[in-house]
Parts: sequence; C-alpha cells; structure tokens
Amino acid sequence: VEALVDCPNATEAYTYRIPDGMTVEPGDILSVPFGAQQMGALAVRRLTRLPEDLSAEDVRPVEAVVGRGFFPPGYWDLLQRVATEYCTPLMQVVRTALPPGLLRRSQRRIRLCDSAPSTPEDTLSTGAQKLLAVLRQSATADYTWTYLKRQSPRANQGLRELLQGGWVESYLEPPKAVRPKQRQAVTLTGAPPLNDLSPRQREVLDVLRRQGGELWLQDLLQLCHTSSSVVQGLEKKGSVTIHRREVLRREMTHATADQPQALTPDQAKVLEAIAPLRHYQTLLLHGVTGSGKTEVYLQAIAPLLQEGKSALVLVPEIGLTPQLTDRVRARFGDRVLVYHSALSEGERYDTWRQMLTPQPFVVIGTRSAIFAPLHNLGLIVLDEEHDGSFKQDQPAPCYHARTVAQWRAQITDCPLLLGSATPALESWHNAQSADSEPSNTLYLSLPQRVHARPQPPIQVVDMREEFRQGNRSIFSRSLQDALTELRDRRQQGLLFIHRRGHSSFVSCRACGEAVDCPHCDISLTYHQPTADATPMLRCHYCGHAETVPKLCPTCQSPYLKPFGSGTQRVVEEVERHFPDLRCIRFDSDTTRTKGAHRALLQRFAQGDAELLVGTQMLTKGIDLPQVTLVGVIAADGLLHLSDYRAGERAFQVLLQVAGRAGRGDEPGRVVLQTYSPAHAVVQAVKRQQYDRFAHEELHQRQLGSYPPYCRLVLIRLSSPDAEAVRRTATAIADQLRAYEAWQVLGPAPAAIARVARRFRWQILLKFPLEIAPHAVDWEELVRSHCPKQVSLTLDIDPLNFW
DNA sequence: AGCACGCCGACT
DNA sequence: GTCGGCGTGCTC
Repeated sequence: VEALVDCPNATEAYTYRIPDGMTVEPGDILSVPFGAQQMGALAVRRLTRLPEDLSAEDVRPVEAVVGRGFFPPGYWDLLQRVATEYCTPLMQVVRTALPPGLLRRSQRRIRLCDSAPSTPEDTLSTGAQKLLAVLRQSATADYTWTYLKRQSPRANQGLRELLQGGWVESYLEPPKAVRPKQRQAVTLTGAPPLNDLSPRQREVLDVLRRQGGELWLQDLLQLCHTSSSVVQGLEKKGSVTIHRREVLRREMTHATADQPQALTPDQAKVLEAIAPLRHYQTLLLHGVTGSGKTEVYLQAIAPLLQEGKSALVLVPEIGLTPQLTDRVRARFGDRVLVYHSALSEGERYDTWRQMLTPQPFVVIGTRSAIFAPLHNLGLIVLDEEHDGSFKQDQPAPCYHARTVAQWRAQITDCPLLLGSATPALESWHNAQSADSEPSNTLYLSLPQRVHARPQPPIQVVDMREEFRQGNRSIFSRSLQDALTELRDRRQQGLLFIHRRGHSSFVSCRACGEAVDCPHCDISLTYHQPTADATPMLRCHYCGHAETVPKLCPTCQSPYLKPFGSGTQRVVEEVERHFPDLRCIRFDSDTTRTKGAHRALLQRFAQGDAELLVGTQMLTKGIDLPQVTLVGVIAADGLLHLSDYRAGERAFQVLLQVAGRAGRGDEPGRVVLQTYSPAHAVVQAVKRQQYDRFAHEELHQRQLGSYPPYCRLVLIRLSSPDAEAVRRTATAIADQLRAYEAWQVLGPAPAAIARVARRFRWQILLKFPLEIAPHAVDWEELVRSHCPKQVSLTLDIDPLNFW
C-alpha cells in the first residue's frame, strides 16, 4: 500500500507491506514504522507490485489500521484538488483537513528505573542531576524527551550519564489514538428488588428509579452524596449495571428556542429561488445590512434537514459571531455542530466523529470547517463571503474557503450560497453576466432592511477643516454633538477605529494626502524596524524606498504624520470630554480570553455602557437594536493601505460598521471622520451605493490588470539570515523574469521586514487568466533555487501581502 | 519529528 | 588528541 506519512519533511508517499490477515483500503488511517518510530499515515492506494526502485526487504509492514471510514464520497477528490491548485503536497492538505490527533506518532520518553543505579549520585554532572531533579518532581517520573531537553540545559550529556549509570531508561512510546471520552453510566436492570439491600443502597435505587432508571455514575453519586462502593454493591447484587459509554465533548449551548420568522416579500422571493435547488449552483445573496440574510439561510436549511441532508455554514470568525451561532442553535437544536480550530483536540475529534454518522447536521464553523466530513451535503452557506479571514495565509495550503467551497459544491453537486452586504468584487464579477457567456452565479438581492427600516444616513466630516478651525480633538464638532445627543437620549453607540500595528502610512494633516510610491499607484508604507532606526517609506510591490520627507510633497506643509490611533486613546478622550458616557473597549487586547467577546457584548447589550469602542471586530456579528450612533474616528487608516484591495476592503469595512446603526425602531446615524473626504471610497460609502462602487473599482482593476482580471501568485521567503533571503529572492526573481508568460513584481522586503527573528521578502507574479498557476513547475523553477536556510511558501491568489 | 552521521571549538 | 556541540540528510 502506498501511504502518506505524517512527517513534516517527507511529503511523498511511502510503500508498505500489508501483513497477512489485515485489510487496508485507501483512506484508512494507519500506524506505520518510519525510521525508529511509529508514525500516523494515510493509505492512498493499493499497489499490485513493488515499485521498481524498491526491493522486498526495504518494505516494512503496516503496524495497524487505526481508523477507517473517515472520508465521505468525493472527499478524496476535494483534497486532491486543493493540493493541486494550491501547489501543496497532498499530505499538507490532509493535515489541514483532518482534526489534529487523528494522525499520531510515537514519542521518545525517559523514566526513572526501579532498579538500583550503579553509580553514586554525587559523581553525576550538574546536567544529569538537574534531569534527575525534574524527573523526581513528578509522581510518574516519566517525561517526554523533548520536554526534558527544554527543562535542562545540559540534557544530552546528562541523559547519557544517567542511561549508563542505570538511573533512567529511555523508551519509545507507541502512538495512542485519541479515544472517545468514556463515562460510566448506571442503569437499572429491572430485576426484582432484593430484600437484603442496605438502607444506602435502597436510597440509591430509589433516586435512580425516580430519575428515569439511568444516570451517569458521577451524577448519581453527587445526587445521593455517596461513594461508588454503594453502587458497586448494587451491581454485585444484580440491581444495576455499570457500563462505560462514549460521551461526545461539545460546547455548551446557550440557546433559547427560536421560531421561523415571517419573511418580507424580498426575503420570500429569494428563498423561493434557493429552496428548490438540489444541484450544483452558485448563488450570490447581496443583502444590505439588516436585510435579514440569516433568516433566509435558516429557512433554506430547514427543509434540507427534513430530507436527511446536511448543511454547512461558514462564518469568518466564530468568536465574533456568537449571535449567529446562538440563533442557528436555537433554531435547529442538537442538529447543530460547531467546528473551528479553537476547539480542544478532543472536541474537534468528537465533532468529526459525529459528522461521520449518516444523520443530517448543520455544521457551523470557520474556514477549516469547509473540510467537515459530511456525507449528504445539501447546501453550503458562506456568510460574509467577502471577509478576508476565509483565506489562510499562514501554513500551506494557502486556501480560500470560498474557492474550496466552490469545488466541494461541484464535487458533491449541491448549491453554494454566498451572502454579504458588500460582496467581494470577485463574487460580484462572477455574478455579472458577461456579453460572451452567461454568468455561472445566480444573483439574488435584498435591497431593503426588514420592517422597511431606513439605512442610517452617513455624514462625512472633513477633519482638515476641523484642524483649520482649531479643533485639535479627535472628535469633530459633529461627532461631539452626536455624542451629546446620545447621552441626553440615553442611547448607545459604537466608535470605530482602524488600527493596524506599525504598518501604517504617512499623511499630511493639512491637505490629507498620503505619500505615494513613484512607480506604483499605491501609498507607501511607514517602516521603523527598531526605535533607533531611521524611519523609511517603502513600496510593497516594487521595492522602492525613501526616507520620510520633511515637508508634504503635495502642499509643503510640515504636518506630515504617521497615522495610527488606538482604542485606548479614544476611550481616554471620551472620558475627558464626556465623563458621564461609559465605554467598553472592544479590541484584540480586551477580547483575548475565551468568551470575553460574548461577555463584553452582553454587558453592552445590558446597558453597562453607552459606547463600545473598538477595531475591526465591530464590523462583524453585532446586531443590537438599541445602537443608534456609529462614529468612525478616522477612516484614513483604511483608505491608504498599500495593496490593490485597499479600496475594496475599506469600502466593505466602513459600510459594515455603518450598518450597525439603526437596526431597531430608533433611526440610526453615522458620522465618518476623514482627512480625505473626496476619496472615491469615502464618497461611495457616503452614497451607500455598492453597485456603482463595484463597477468603478472593477474598471480600475481592469486598467491596472489586477484580480479578477489576472491571477496573482505571491512567493514568500524568510530566513534568519537577512543576506541569504535577499540573495535568494533576487536570484529567484531573475530566474522568473526569463519567462514572458507572467509578469514579475519585486523582489521587495515585506512590510514588516522581520518577524520572529526572520527576515522576509516577497515576489509577486501576475498571471494572465489563460495560464493556471498550478501548471507551472514550481519545483524546477523556484523551490530548487531556494537554499535550506531560507523557507519558501507559495500563496496562490493571495489576499494578504505581509 | 527523531535519529545518525559528520564536521569544527573547549577540555585532558 | 578527544568529546560534544548542532547542521544536514533520511526514514518505505
């Protein structure tokens, strides 16, 4: 059998012998010998004879089949397609798709010997003594070697001494499979009650009978304030049985029951289009904020469950959408499974196992949930489909869940529903029917809010003017008025800040212009690698660099200033100007811990504060009817981000935050402060005209030849050795420039040039649409030119440019 | 990952 | 002259 071994360095398949009496099918999870250890592996295909370059004695036998039946029909094709299109080894994709812990490996462990050592303790070196001390701390006196090495500085030498002296032994622990969690259940046998029961036993039986004849042992003991010996006594007498039963670890539900709501005529029309679909079809549901997209999803899913089909609902970040999750739970109860990477290993494993059962489920999860092994998939929904977090850019494969969803829908022949108030331009573009061919995406729209509530008016405030008028506060007079009004009317509001670490731009407080790259139509990024370094302006795309000018290149004013304003500062300002308005800070600092997000939102919903001050997080999943004011402190941080999607993203974020206002009966109001009131994005947001914005932006993309009119491939290089990355990046770029099929931009250092002690460079390639990036021999052209010390990743259709 | 092999700096 | 550090390469 050919198997993929779960070893970071071994990406291609290895051949193993199937021992007599064992059956192995493709897709089975195996345990195989690999060097000195045992590794998790995945059976790929059966071979009928030995590969040419292997002799029979080279081939070792499969140790065991650890799991089977993990892949629904077509799943294998999906993984294969992801590997091919994203130019990643299949094993890498398998690791992303499967829950961690499914593939296990053996571990080197060290434990204290029982027998007496042959060397006296005081002759041992300090390294050896330290190891002994660590081992003796624990009751089992048994640790993994990796852990011990971390604990003690001279571990290698120390271990040798201890092994020779007979103090410790070293052994390879075979991999243990993650096991379903077991609990003990106690069941009444129905045997006639015996007379020789003790009073305590009688009491226990009584409780058990009253509770329906079956309880978890733990719960029973707690109810009766007794110990397990009593229950064991009952078992001996034949009155109850105690047996281990699998329990599935899953998140607690916060759900209250929820009923389907009456649909608006628009919603009904949309649902009518979705409901009859039973085959592959992509739908774009473009519904303004507050138009009730969620209700449409829920009512589209309900009949599928009746038919025994499952649905997959993908959301950008599960933590940010507790309201949606709660609502799906409330509607479908225990049919709902939540799957995302923040689940514990056990929870993921259990959820995965449950999905393999043939019952229908609604799986709600983040991007990795696109790989949920559902058997009978009837619908895939991507909520907020424009959101960038559907794209993975950290470990390969750098996949986009929307793209993978497309493939999955195709393979399983089910509809794919993309929902957003501000669709990604790609999705919008796909939904437009070109002259040459009809669109493959069906366009559905919800242009009105539910209950005919109006969209909140958006007031744009020119902060240059405020500055000229002598207002140095971060709040314009309009926003101050709005806050005063908010206080007087006892309403609630959101203050939105865009803050993005140190990668910001430089703009002029007098004229509002940002400093642009002379070679590209893009703002330069402000770089200051260390506090004492000279700040520089750099271009991500072409590598151009210059020092920060003393005067504004446009108006010669000296008020050039790197942008960046934090939530903290805004909260302080509110406290200073509006002491009776209470704030809750809502950003990555305050929502770091599990559940903090939900807790803060709950406090705000209860009225513990009038203002929620936060970053990007405010744009998602907040649906609070009492919010009437949204203030955008400075839109500029968003406007001048230095990549081709900056405009699109800014538009989406601004329109999304604006959409948080006026969702209840009270009308909403939005104050958008900016130094660039004339910026096309600001104007488009003000008008709240998605269509026109999309049209114009696409036109720009076409002129500049950017996606969706071309495809991008980003080559990311990093190394602890600054010179080595630079050299490699240059060499690879030169190599690539020899071809006319694509256009090479760069090499250029990454925006954040050094992260975790690694220096980072990148090369951007533009492919015409006729050429598929995965048709290129990257191994030959790129990877083989990359020395060991430099790591290289390919990002196909990148969204983030480091 | 874990292990072996092989090449350069601090000790007998 | 050796021991032991870790860079490099391999595991069916």
